[in-house]
Amino acid sequence: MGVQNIQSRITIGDVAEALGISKTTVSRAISGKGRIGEETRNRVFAYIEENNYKPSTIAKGLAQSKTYNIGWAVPGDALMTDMPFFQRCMSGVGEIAAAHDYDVVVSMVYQDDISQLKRIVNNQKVDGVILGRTLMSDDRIDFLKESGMPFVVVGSCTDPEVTQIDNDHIRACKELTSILLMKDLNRITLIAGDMTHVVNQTRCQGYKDALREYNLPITSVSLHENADSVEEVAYAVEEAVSAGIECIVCSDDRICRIAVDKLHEDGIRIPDQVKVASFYNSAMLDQYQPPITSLEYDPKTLGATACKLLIDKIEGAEVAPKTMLGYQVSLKASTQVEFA
Amino acid sequence: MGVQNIQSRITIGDVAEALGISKTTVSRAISGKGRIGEETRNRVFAYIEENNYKPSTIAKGLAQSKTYNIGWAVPGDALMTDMPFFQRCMSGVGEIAAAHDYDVVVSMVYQDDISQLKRIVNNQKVDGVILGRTLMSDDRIDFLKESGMPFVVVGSCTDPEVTQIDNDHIRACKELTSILLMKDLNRITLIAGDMTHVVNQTRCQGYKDALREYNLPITSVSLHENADSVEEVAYAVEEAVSAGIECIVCSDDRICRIAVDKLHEDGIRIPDQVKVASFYNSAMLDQYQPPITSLEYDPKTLGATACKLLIDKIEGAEVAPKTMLGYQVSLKASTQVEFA
DNA sequence: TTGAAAGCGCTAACAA
DNA sequence: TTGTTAGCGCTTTCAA
Repeated sequence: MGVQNIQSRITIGDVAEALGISKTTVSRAISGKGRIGEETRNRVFAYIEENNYKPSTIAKGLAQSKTYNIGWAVPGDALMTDMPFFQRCMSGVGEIAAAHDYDVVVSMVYQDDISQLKRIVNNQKVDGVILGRTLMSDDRIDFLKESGMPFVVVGSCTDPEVTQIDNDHIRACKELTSILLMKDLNRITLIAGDMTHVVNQTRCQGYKDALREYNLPITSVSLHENADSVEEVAYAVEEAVSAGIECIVCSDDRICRIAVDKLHEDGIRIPDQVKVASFYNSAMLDQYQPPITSLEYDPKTLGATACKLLIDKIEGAEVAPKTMLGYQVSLKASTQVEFA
Repeated sequence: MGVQNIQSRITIGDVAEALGISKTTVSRAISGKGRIGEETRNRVFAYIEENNYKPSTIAKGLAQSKTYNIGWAVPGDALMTDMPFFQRCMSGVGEIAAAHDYDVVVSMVYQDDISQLKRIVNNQKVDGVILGRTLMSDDRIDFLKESGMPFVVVGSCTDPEVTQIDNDHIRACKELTSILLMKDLNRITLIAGDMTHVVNQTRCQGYKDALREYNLPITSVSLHENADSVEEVAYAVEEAVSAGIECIVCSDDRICRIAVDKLHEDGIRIPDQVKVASFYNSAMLDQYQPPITSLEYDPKTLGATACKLLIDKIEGAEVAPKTMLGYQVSLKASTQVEFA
């Protein structure tokens, strides 16, 4: 009993021989495909259980031209900046994958170096790929389309042929912005990150939509794009403050954290002097005082959904081109408006 | 030319036939094993290049009983708290793995649920496993030993049979502590995290060694173990301050960040009123003012080394039971002592 | 309901 | 230096 030592693996042939039946029958019993007698099946199961037989995924793979692996291609830098998100997302992926007997092969993609992704695709190490964080112009998507490898993206992209799973950022951001505008916080600004990331595009879109509905102009004051570095964010904050902005919205919590730190540093009180909100909250902001108004998503469900859809695709099913997941608006003290 | 579509794969047989030679010869040309004529090899390479032939890793795997995958078993929660470390470590693993034609299958281990690890081992999805962060009593190690699967651990453990790759925490922590004591910071305290983690044990050990050398007693004031939550760390800081401690040392930067935040909150100035140092610095503390004295390790090299050793082991080589990597002491403003 | 046999694409003796 | 021949452990027709 217990753990089977790696060297002494029992094969389907051994099982067949021991039971005096054919390999085919054993195979059928295990896979559940094809008819098989109740009693035979039970005998097989009993023996397998007893002798701790584990099918060889490699052999099965060769016979079916499958690896039972899925690739998870994350941008290497995202793991540094956007950690909690990808981590939770991946945990959703792993859970669903395991439930369907797949494993997850990671491949980090650095900038535009997609050699690791090419490796796992060309070497047929995976049956499909999940792409994390889409770019406006994404080499990975082009490569995967050309390769014929099934894939889905976590995030959005403009290509309608690509299976996408995303939270509804446009609606979410529009809603949060509208709420702020409803509070009469018209002197508002958005500090957004790298605009080559689709997610920042969509977040800005939602923000702009809300402003437009309130007939507010989009100016260089109300929207600060590509604020990537600490310095740029700090500068944007400074500018906003001196322009008499009432509310600073950040496209993600990394930016928000920098902004809040900067405000603290400059002795500007939240929300008394300036309100602050974020379009995405991981756990990064949890310990901040005051608590920050933000949008909340569920990265784990996102990953799980992406994985499920990919597996469906791998197994030949038709899947919806675009799956939208929800969000939550979480209003906190950072945007509290005092009554005059 | 360009990318080969996934469905229409060329096999070694096709190459052989097209070239009028045997599969064996093609195999030899590709693998580089066995003698082969210069000219034949060139012809094979040319054809392969031209027709974009990619060997099937699955078939190769079956023939050699190998997967060319290595497992990377990280504690799921570590990814949340200790992100930058594992991320960089993994990036080292991935790089070396790719260089040796292996890929990385991740399996998250939650608490003592090692089912994901069991999956990849039992289903033979990997040829070996790298374990991240060892525990004092680690189910994963027991399981892997019993399974016969080659593995190495990133970190230390007491079992001499286990291949370990670690930074020399004991020496590092002893050295940093000694430097602090040399500065006459005798009223010192260490706030350490979860003591079921071997790394915290070793860090404490180094700290204690230094204190012992200076004939300083280890008391409940000089050492605070298992400070896991924000509350516990904050409490430890409070206690230290009211006990008139001059220097707070933290076992890692997560704890350090909480400690520094707490000190800020209470209006206690660093380093004027209290010095602060950390036994590990990821990038978490980089934006803090003042800069924090800390130990610095190189997680990427750690991961790369672990991966190289594992591959050596997989390929049958003898490897050193324990590989120690270096560290750097980085003295910053947070422990600056004013001259009276 | 079960089995025989071929085959997935590659490697590795053993021969030539 | 090259080729022949068996496998690796499983799936999958096709027959029985």
